[in-house]
Amino acid sequence: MSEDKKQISIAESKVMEALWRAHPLSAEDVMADVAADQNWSTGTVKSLLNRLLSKGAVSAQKDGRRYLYSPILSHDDYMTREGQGVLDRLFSGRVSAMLTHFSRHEKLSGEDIAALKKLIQELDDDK
Amino acid sequence: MSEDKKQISIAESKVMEALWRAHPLSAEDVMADVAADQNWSTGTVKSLLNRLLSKGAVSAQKDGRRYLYSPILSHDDYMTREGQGVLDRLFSGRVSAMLTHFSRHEKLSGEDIAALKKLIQELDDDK
DNA sequence: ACTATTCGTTTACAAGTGTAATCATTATAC
DNA sequence: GTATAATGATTACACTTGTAAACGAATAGT
Repeated sequence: MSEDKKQISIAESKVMEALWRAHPLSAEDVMADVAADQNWSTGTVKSLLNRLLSKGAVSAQKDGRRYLYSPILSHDDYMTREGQGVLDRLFSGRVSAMLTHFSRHEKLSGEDIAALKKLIQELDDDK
Repeated sequence: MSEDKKQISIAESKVMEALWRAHPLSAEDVMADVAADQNWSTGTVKSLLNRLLSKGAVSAQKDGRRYLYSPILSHDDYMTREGQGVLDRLFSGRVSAMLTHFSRHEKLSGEDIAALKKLIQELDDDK
């Protein structure tokens, strides 16, 4: 697999989100999906799609007059890349530091805590 | 306190790191601190410090011929701002999703797991 | 006092980003 | 078949970022 290390910008990531939710999508589909959050014109979405194409993050297949786009970069890979960077930059790469931070700022929901417990359970079981 | 929402870039954050570790620091001190990771010229550090000044993230006090810089934006505030953004962008704001991700990718160290357990302990006690 | 050194300030410049407007092409509706 | 609508491609443009060089003022050594 080709290691495209090209950076995905924030605006671009919004488009990726749409494509991760469902694909393939036409530019118009992406517009529709994204419209709730971003007040973009169609031109903007097209530009972003083209930049993502050059970056090798999405593929396009012709469908008559238009194109249908699909993600090449997976959501998981994206999370790994970005997440690692942020973790390193903000918390010296330590998940515990990050977690402590969020906990201290009351950003942990009931769901989070439940997930936490389940996770520990699994880790203990695995061992 | 004035809510400066100005974005801190990655390069700028390296300078902030130095100032969080110790302050006040002269530009040269920052250079020294940062030299291990970044191969920057003095001009670069000066530029970054000035941008941070305009963004209101650091303060400068005159010390004879030169300036000594101190952080205004706290490390904790920075982590909160950036961390929240990333959390939202990458994991729909859900700490559990982030945690699951890192766990699945074996990014959890022994230290992380210990911290996790301790955290749950505390949360249970608090309730 | 004159000069070399040390800082800070100003200016630079290419690449990347956010956000489109405009142009070109093609299909569609009379 | 010609005007119109839909779609993609090209171009634009200001702002940010990374990375400095150049310029200028102050200071310190001689």
